[in-house]
Amino acid sequence: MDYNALADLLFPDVTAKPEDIEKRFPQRNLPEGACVTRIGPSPTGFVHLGNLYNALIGERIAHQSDGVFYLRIEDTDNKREVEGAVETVINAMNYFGVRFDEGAVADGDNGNYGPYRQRQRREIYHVFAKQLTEQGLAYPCFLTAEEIDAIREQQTANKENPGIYGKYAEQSRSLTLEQIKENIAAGKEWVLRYRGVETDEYINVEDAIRGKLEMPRNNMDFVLLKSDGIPTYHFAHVVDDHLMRSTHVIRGEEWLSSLPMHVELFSTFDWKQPVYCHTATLMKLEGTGKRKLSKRKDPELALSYYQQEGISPDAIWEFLLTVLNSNYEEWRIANPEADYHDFPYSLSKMSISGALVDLDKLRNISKDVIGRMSAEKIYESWLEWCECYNTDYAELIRKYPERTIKALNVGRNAKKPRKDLETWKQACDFMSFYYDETFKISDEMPEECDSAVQKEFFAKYLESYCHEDDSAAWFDKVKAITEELGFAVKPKDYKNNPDQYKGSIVHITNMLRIALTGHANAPDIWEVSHVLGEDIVRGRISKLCF
RNA sequence: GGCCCGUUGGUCAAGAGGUUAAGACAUCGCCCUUUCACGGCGGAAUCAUGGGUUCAAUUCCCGUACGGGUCACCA
Repeated sequence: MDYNALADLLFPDVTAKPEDIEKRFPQRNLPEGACVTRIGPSPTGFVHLGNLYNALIGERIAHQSDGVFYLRIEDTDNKREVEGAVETVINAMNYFGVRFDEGAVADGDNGNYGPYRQRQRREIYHVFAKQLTEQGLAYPCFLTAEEIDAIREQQTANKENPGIYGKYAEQSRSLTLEQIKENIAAGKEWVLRYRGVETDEYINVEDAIRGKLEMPRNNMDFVLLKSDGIPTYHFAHVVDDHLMRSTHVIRGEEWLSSLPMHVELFSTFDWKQPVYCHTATLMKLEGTGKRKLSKRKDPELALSYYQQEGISPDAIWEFLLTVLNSNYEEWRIANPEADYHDFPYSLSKMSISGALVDLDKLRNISKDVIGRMSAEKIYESWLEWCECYNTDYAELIRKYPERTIKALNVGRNAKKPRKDLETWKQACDFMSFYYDETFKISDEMPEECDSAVQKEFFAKYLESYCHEDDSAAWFDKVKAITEELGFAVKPKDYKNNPDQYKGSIVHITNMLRIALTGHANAPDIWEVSHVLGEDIVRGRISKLCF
């Protein structure tokens, strides 16, 4: 077989040589040890937590080492492509604070190693496909889907491994140049297959996360180019990550089993293999077991879920960081004020087994993250969220910016600051009593305080109320009324002699708290009163006086 | 089914051939306290399993079970 003639037949338009392409994508000029990483999402329109998880690892190791982090759109399957999906990916990553140094942008490319959309790199792949053909390492295969099915059935019946390899590839491999010409002339579709070797060798790969991996060497005649001339993932991955000079390939463990094909290609091209980092699958608890997060069943897999819930991107980062590097939490405790970007992320500290997405923990982290923000920053982020997901509320807090910021500061300046806010959605709920527009009494008054007590207390409270009182003076007055009404000022007195009192100051303050906030559980009454202002305080109390 | 990966409390996990097997979330109890939250203290709770190797194994090796992944012209 004249392989050069075959190559010319298959790739008549390809004139460039591999060396030309190499020149177009020179070695990057980066400091020693700099990592070049990427994410390669498919534009399916669905961005999930796993995408972000892998993006975060790539972003960290690239930027920690003064390297490059880029976005490559892996759109080799046009059947799955969804309109506008590239924008969806870019927006989602942007929302969660993942910054790319180069790669695909909404209306084109940014960087010197593009195009960054695989379908636009067709000519590049063809140069290398032609090279393999010339070397006799790739050949056209005219097998139809039906024929391949038949082969697989036979293999299954014989308990052999399915696929095109060895003797099952013989029919296609042994086609003569003439036959190939005839087939093409007859308009038969073909794919380009890699000529695998029959072998029982093993390969060893050092995975940065999982350590030493031992796998059988590839023996399959896997597809390099599909019948539309677009490469498969395997071929595109190898060519792109070589030319774009990726140093680390971070991807989910579902790629582990195709690793031998990739290793095979890197070695036949004699290209330097990147460091592989295969991450664990994100899991979910169900019943008594764990299972993979599923797109259909689990809303928390979609990144949009976190946006809708109003969980801040920072909280997601910190949560993912705790899942990714187990020493993150200790670092955070030791450095409570530090920016999480300062955490020294390490691949070798990554967990190998599937991590469960624990929403409780996420909320807890979110609470701390919001706790660390300034009131102004909270206001800004919360408002931004409301503009998208709760426009009524957005209007409300835009109407009362000063009161809202004061309210956000309630109890936060003490040594042990309150952490009331978990998510922006929950914030709308929690903060609602600060506005007459959303205020409502939702808890029952304590049963120790019947309506006569209520009337009397509120009347006396109003009468003695002086908005300028400091916290201590204010509480003295409350105590005085408590005593007048026959309630114990010290809760312990009531506890010890329940017959001598109608109740204790606990019941009185709860009643007051409910009157002002609608809830038995709320922040400090005096502080809240001073956020609301005298008019609102008097207004809410006087409604309960008759 | 073949191949591959994994298995430490409810969850995330640290860990080393000899440890009282860290820590965090959740949970329970107590303290603080005008409620709640915050905070503090404490409790309960873990090395899948069977064989080896070894003076000693949860840690190393082999098998089993269980979970996961993958076996496409999908990524």
